[in-house]
Amino acid sequence: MQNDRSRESLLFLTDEQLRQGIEGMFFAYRGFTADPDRILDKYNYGRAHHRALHFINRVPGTNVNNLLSILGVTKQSLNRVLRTLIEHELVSLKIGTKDRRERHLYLTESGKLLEKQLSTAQSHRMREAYRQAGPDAVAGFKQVLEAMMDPKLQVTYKKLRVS
Amino acid sequence: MQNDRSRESLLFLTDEQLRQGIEGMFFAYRGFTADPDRILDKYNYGRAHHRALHFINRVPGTNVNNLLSILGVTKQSLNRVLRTLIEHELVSLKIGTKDRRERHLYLTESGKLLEKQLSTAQSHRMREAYRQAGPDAVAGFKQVLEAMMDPKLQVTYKKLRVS
DNA sequence: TTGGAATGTCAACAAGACTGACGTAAAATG
DNA sequence: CATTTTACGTCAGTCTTGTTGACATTCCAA
Repeated sequence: MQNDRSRESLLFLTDEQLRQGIEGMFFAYRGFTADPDRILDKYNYGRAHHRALHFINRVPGTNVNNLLSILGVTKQSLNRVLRTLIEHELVSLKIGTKDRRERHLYLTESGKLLEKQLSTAQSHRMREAYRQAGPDAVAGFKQVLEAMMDPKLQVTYKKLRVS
Repeated sequence: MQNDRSRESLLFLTDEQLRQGIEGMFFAYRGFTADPDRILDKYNYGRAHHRALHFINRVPGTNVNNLLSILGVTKQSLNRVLRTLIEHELVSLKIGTKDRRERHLYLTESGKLLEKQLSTAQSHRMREAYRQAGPDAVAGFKQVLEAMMDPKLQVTYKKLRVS
């Protein structure tokens, strides 16, 4: 006779379970982006600007190529976003000292302010979700997320963790 | 002196933990959509088509308004997508018998085929991630996802579960 | 019968992704 | 020293997916 444990092991990979995971990701991602989106709207920025601000804040002094590999877009696409952020003085450029072809990116004071505003809004929802679910659920959440990434992005993700 | 448990409780809401969650969602969502995207590309469809196919399959006979509330886009946006799917005979319309203004949506046989192809690809990655992380992690994953949704979408999500 | 709801359609537009081509500057290499 | 490669920028054009606004049709319900 089966115990609860083995029954769970057999059931947790059913199509229904997988479908719930898929729909969960879809609906949760909407929630995940909703709060920053509202703030971005006010300044006429989009998610692309948010992502750039986030990772420039995360890796100050990164060059454009490194940022491209994190974001997974083309340089033309990123360039459009960076240009407006630099024009609006949220991001500043420093030409590399060792390799002067490289542009190193930094947030200005106002860039840091907006980034803080966005990450605070996003973290607030994340914190509430974490609090509701509890530490064990959060550990599981992260495990599944990490396992779902492309191997290359998994490496990128882990590098950010230790840097 | 603190034990591991209480230290964990204090640590799991740190800024660093929240940031990891944010970046995890970002990178995982890329993985989540990568496989279906490759298939969609071959047929010149996009994610919007995938989402429509997914939820029409999930709720056969749904009307347009219901689909709109699930997808969270405007009817004009959905209409464009539906038009191409109907033209290509992946989706069929049935005018409502009770209320003839309503159009009920169904997948045709070829629609079901494409949907199956897409969901198989997406489920495959999800299954692997679930398998790697294990049942407890999966339970936590779902708890956090659900807590991250907007309340209205949480209701929508749960309705899909029982329907 | 009139009002409102559900749907469709047309037009215009914007963000954000893409490709391709070309230019410039500078490092690296032969 | 000359050439190639790298890093970056820019211009032009396209696509998908989202938006608003305006208007027509159909038909249920008060």
